[in-house]
Amino acid sequence: MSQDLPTQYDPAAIERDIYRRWLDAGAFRAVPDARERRYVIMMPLPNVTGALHMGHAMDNVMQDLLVRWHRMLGDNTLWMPGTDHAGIATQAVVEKRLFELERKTRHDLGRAGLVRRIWEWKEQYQKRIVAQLEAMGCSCDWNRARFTMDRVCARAVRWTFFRMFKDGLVYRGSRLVNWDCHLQTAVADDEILYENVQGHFWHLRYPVIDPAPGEPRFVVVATTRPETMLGDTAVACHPDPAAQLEAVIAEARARLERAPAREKAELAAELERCEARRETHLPTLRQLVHMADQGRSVMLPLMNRPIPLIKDEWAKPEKGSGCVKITPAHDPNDYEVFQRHRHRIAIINILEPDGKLAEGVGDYAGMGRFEARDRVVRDLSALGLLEAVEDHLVEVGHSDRSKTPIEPFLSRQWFIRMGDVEGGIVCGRGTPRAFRAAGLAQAAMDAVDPTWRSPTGRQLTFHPDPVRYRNTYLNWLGEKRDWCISRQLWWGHRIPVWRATFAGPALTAAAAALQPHLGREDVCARIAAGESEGMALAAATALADIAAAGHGGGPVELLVCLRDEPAAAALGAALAAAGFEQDPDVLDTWFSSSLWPHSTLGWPDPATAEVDPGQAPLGATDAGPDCLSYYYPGSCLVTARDIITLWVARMHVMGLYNLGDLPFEDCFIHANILDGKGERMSKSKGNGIDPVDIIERYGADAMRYVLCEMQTGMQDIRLPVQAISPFTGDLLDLAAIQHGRSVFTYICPRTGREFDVLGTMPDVPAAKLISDRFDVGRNFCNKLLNAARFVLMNLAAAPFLPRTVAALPPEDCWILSRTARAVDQVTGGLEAYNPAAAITSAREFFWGELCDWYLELIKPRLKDPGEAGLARQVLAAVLDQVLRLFHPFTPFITEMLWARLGEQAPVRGIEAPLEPSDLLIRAAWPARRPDRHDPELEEQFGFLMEVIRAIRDIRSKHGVSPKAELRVRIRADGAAAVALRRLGRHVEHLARLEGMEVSAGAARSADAATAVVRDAEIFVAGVVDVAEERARLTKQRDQVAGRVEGARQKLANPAFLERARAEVVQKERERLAALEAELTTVEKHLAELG
RNA sequence: GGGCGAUUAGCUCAGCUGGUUAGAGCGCCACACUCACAUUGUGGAGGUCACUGGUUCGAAUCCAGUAUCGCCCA
Repeated sequence: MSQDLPTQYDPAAIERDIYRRWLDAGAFRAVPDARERRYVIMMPLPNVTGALHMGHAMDNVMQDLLVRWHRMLGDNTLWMPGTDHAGIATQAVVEKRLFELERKTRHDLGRAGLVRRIWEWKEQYQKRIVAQLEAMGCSCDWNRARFTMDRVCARAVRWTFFRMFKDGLVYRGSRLVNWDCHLQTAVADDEILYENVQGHFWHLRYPVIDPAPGEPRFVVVATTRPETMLGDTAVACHPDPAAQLEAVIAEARARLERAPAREKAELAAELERCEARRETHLPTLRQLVHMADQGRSVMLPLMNRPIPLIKDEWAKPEKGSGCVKITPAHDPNDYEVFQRHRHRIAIINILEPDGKLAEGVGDYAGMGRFEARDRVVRDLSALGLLEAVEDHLVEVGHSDRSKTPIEPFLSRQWFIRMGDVEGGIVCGRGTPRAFRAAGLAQAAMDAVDPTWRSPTGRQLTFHPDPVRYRNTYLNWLGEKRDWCISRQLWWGHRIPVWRATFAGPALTAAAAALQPHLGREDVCARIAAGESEGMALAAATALADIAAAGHGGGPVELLVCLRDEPAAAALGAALAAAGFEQDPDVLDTWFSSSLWPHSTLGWPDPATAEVDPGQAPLGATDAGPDCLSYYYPGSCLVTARDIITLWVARMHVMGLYNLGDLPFEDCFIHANILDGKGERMSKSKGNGIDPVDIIERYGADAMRYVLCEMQTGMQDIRLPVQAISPFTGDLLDLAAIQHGRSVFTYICPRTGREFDVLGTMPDVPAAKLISDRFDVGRNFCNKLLNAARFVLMNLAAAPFLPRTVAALPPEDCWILSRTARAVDQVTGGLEAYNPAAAITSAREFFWGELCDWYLELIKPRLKDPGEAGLARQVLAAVLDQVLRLFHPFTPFITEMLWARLGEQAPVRGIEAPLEPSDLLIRAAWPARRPDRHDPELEEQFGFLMEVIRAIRDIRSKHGVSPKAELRVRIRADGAAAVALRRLGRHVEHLARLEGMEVSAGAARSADAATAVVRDAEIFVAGVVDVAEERARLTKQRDQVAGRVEGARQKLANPAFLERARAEVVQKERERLAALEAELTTVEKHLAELG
């Protein structure tokens, strides 16, 4: 019975059991069946680098919210969980630990050894992540959990790579990449953090070769990285320096004119400087253009290598000397210059992968890059070729992983061709949905075009702001930049290509060895085309192709891609014997995660997907179709906006390419969680909260409640962070207390002792981080518990009898009307991807209407044996709806109360019994009931509440005890009188009245305070404090008078009467009339007070 | 440098296509524990809607500019 419900909610006591109950019932499991309506969410796979923080909690709570809601709607619902191997991030973490704890590098362990260590790490963190998700109540189908490197996903990766290789969409080419010299790998653009570093601008002199009389003897170039001069292959000047300079001057003038006063001085100086260059620099630049036209060269110092003077618009006549050195292998801009002039200038790589200088740069070979920098400067200085050194703030890219400076580095990498391809590409080859697209990026761009539909009629929409995020998505894809997919790592999917370079007889022998396999469908061989020509890999489908490629006698590179493990097993050894080696690189993590929406479902063939022991099969069963055809395409992706380009776009590329359809139709972008200072929360910054710490203190439902309430639109959310002092247990606001020895330690103010928020310092006690914002959620749960407790205490055995709503007492009709509206609002909020609106409506209904009013209204009935039965029936039905409405938001407590309600009132409803369910998680979502809306009754209750509040206000203002019973007369006629006569007993009860008299002619007694509510006058007898009463009425008079004045002014404005819409004017007139009447009444009462 | 966004009560945030008195929760003040709930209830105080212009009969809302902050891209 309910008496054993405590008055304080203790989440820890029930959460584990409830979760267990859901698992035992198989409530999270998704199995394809005959249902047409299905709902599929693929979890944005957390990576195994570390534990989850509040940002992940938000992401997963949003998903669980949608999933639980759709499950209740009756959809066949799949929420696919899993984790990401996160290539570079994980390897970096494990390597770092290896070095810290054992002083070993990856080379000490070897490839297999390191990979084994990373697997151990992965197992450990995956367990922790799963435990975190379970604690939050996530109802994902654990029986289908995947990992990006498991066998099911690995097969999809290989098949995709193979297909792209065969379609000519992957290539291997030389490109300038962002090189991490420490980890010795290329890193993606978004793995770089830019930092301003105090550096220098060195001005170098390059001697002109054979200067004619009157020509400059030196060309001066400036650089922040002088060591790169060793790889210079040209010096550029602008092709038309005069015109360019004038253009810059014109723009500077325009800027100066519209600049605010305090910036004018600076801009004027800048303009003056540019203008002066007409005299100081332009003549020389003109000469240099002429010299470039003649094909003249300068001598690169230290290397003594002549390099050409070229014309290119990259040179800025308004800056420095107006000339720029060109180092194509070590600067992205210079690389572009090289591509424009590749027939004239060379490209020289001066770095080794570890950042040391390469052979071929003379004495500098083998030096570290920074050591070489010093030496180059010293040597140039000794030669008198260093013209000047300036201090300069330089923006240096640092690797997000190793925190070391990134070098632009020329290396051979694998790429996916994102741009349009001549003849187009085939998406969804081999499926009924196959279609042609211009190229991979274009296919994904089409997906958000409002006029485009996939072959099954789908398109991608972002929520809650479709336009803003569509633009983000399009801007990124629109560049159609080729995607560098190789990483020089050991942890990841190794590129399934065996390659070797042969010439002459060796080529013939290799070709002969390959010959028997060339016709196989799981083998694809290609011949690398000339490097400088770009990156195409020519098809090698027959011996003759290879022979033709080797015809010139030069070396030929052969590449053989093997589609899957059986092919590798059959052929790997043969290839090795023939001199081939497997490419050592692994694929970018995003390659495998972009396949996630279909790789997890068993693509390319669910029937043969090798799931882990005990997992649900992916192939077709007697009960239903295979998972891939049933659950793909999915429904919704839930993520934060920084993932749109990284992942959403790539998932569309891959989904369209492999399957000819979108991975999902809706993309719900939720807010990021920031700390109290507005900084993005992350564990490594020391401001990250572990959701499990919140759950321990407040409960999972409280956390979920607050997260849902915070998710409003697109606004990022500030969550002020407090530490629990390990010494006193006090809550300490991190923004307000002092740091200790490091930024991760703080001083406890009461004890003066230091604690640590990362939990990594062995000698300093660790503090848990929490946020008192979650009080709100805990309070809510407690209120829900107590409201249910009250209901259950009064339910006895609640009988069910079929009733007509019209025959119920007004308060019952009212709460049923409000319930129907709450169902509409909550459902609407969820449909609009606005969880805050949904949960706020639910709360306002539950707390503000059900608890504050309805439960109070029916207390007398519950004590009356004659009336109790009906009241109990309505109460049970309303609580039933409340629990259903809150379940997706706060699943644990609602499930617990559902069981209690079921014990006492197994059959619930008004006209007919509601659909029963043993578990709330499987109960039906409340149906919309427009037939129960009763606007007139709601209006009457609104008036009733105002009257009661007015009486309570008088009580409070006059210091009348809440216990004292009052005598009240109300002067009212018309609608107000009708409402008061209908609902009078409630006024008496809730305002604690001894008696209430309603009439059109009711008179004020001498000792009465008065209140005016709309057109009713309320006289509360027995209140004699004239001064208090005058103050109260004066305040009301001033308020109403202000409003009257505003309305009068508005209506006195001829323009308003003329131009505003007629109904707006009419409404304003009515409003003024009502306000004037109210004002008159209030003034009359004031006058009566004397 | 380019693009996107934000700025509303002490704090955290709502406020749809311009139109009653700009709302909520927390915090604050007063009162109230024989009442399902003090993790509660009742009442209250608190805002020139960042700033400057403009459009409009009417602007928190639309437009332009300024300031501050954030994100993405280069």
